[in-house]
Amino acid sequence: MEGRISADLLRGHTDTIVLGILLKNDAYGYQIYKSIMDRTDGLYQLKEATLYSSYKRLEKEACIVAYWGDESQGGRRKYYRITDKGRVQYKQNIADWEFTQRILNRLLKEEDD
Amino acid sequence: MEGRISADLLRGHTDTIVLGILLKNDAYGYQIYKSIMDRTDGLYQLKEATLYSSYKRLEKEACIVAYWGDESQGGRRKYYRITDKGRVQYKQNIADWEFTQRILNRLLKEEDD
DNA sequence: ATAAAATACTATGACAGACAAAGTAATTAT
DNA sequence: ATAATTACTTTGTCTGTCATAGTATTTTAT
Repeated sequence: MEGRISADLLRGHTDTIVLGILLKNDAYGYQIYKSIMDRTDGLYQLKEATLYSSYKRLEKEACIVAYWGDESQGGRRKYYRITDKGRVQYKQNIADWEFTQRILNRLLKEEDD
Repeated sequence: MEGRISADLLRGHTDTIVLGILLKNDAYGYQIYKSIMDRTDGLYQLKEATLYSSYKRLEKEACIVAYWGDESQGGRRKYYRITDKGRVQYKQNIADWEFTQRILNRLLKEEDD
């Protein structure tokens, strides 16, 4: 195990991960990026560009809203806040994911043909 | 839950699913397709074309080899057999997958920031 | 016997999410 | 003063999946 996670194994989860982080607190883009890096010990090396396209997608779907932070103390920071729709979407994604895991386990671990 | 699995949540797993099926017995393309449909009660509606591109990929990587079945009883059937390399790859994929699940659970279910 | 459906395989083009690479600009550390 | 880090963004490429379509044989229904 070389400590890298293939993008394809997590494809489709990026939005859910972002929503999950925003459930707790608003956060700005780079903060979310760093948070994921930290919490996975750098094993999931997703790229900033991937996150930014996720933000754009989630905004378009009205799952998050963006606002500029107070620029007086430090550089510009674009914060994101989860919306009610985003909360619903998050729950749905988690449910879909758990369902998918069951199906996948059925495919990968069953004995009979 | 409307009974459909989004392609993106299983993207990257197709090859592993195919290898997993071939672990037990050789099988021909359409048989593998039907097997997946049956074993998931049609909930995972992956397309034949997706499987055929998986076969092509796996052949190219020497994880499977193809041979034509006995055409005397019925139409042409292209069988696939898993290779030693394919078996190794399968185990690696499963390990990667379990590892990825841990990381994903860490991202989606942890409390602290 | 004939038509319809299922079996079985294949090719082509489009789509979308992730990535690579690069860039801008401010702040902080050396 | 310089380098490193923070912070955000854009453009083009890659790849797995899907939509669509097609060919041909075999089985089932009428």
